Amino acid sequence: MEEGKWRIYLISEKTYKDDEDFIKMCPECKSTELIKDRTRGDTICSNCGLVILEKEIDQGPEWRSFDAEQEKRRRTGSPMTYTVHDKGLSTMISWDNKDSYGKKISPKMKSQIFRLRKWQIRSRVYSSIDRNLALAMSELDRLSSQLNIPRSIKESTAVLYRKATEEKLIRGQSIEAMIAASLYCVCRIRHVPRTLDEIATRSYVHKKEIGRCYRLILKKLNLKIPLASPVDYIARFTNELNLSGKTLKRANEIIKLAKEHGLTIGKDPTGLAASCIYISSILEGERRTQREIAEVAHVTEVTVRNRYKELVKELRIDIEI
DNA sequence: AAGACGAAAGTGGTTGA
DNA sequence: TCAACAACTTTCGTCTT
Repeated sequence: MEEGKWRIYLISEKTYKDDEDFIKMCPECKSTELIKDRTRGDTICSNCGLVILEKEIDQGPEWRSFDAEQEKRRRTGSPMTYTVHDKGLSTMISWDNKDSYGKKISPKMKSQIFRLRKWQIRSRVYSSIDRNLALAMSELDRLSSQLNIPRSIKESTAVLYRKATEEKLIRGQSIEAMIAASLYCVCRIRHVPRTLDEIATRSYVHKKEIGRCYRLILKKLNLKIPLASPVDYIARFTNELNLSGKTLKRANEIIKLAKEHGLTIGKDPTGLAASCIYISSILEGERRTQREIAEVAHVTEVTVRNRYKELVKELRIDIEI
């Protein structure tokens, strides 16, 4: 990202947690026209292009107690997380009779450790469910780091996968496919635009398989998932193309207009987003080539072309090439 | 030379009998 | 289950800047 074009405004974690929606106005130019980039969880001012970061910067355990529930939290140990199969709470007892310094332990300790080991094996950590979860979580880790998935999405995916496990949906399905499908579900629900294609290319399983699992989860868990909207993609693509907030805003206006004219029905949302950005980039004097835009949107130039021709014609946008 | 354009044939997914 | 179908892709020759 270029210096000067994108300025960044950090909001402290505390302020953010007090009221999630407190950012209503740009802290610099006082404009209220803010656009959410849900990919990264940032807010961008469409007037001056200021990026208002809402991300937690420090993810370590540094909490203060505000109520009884939080009082229980201590500043020791790692935070509890759903992305580790045992929520990060378990302790492993190793097989060799050595202490943590590598010294041999006394015979008395030995018998005690022996008993502990027995219980560890009997405990859930070794059950098939947890072996499954452990595998699933490492796959989730791999996928989400490749796709730049925010931590909160990863956590939600882990929760969803657990739910799916409880509902006995996993049996007969591959773990990889189910994890990919859960991830896709959460991305859709949270408006974090990741296409099924993007997930599929980084997964070991075929797109078809993931799609099947996705539908299975939807059906069995009764999830309501909003339709993929081009709006979700526009923020992400303009960002990747280093376009200004003005262009982003213009593109959003175009897509809104297109929706009102019924031009969006049955069309690929990524292609639509791409064409809106193309038009908007020309109008705002930050032209990008069809190829550049097609590339970030994962569609072909032809699709960008067809969509944009259609939009220009139907919406009567004056555009000089 | 790069970008834009459009035609034509091919592909994968949905729909409806 | 199969064919029809719309949207999208691939490919390629031509035009424009």
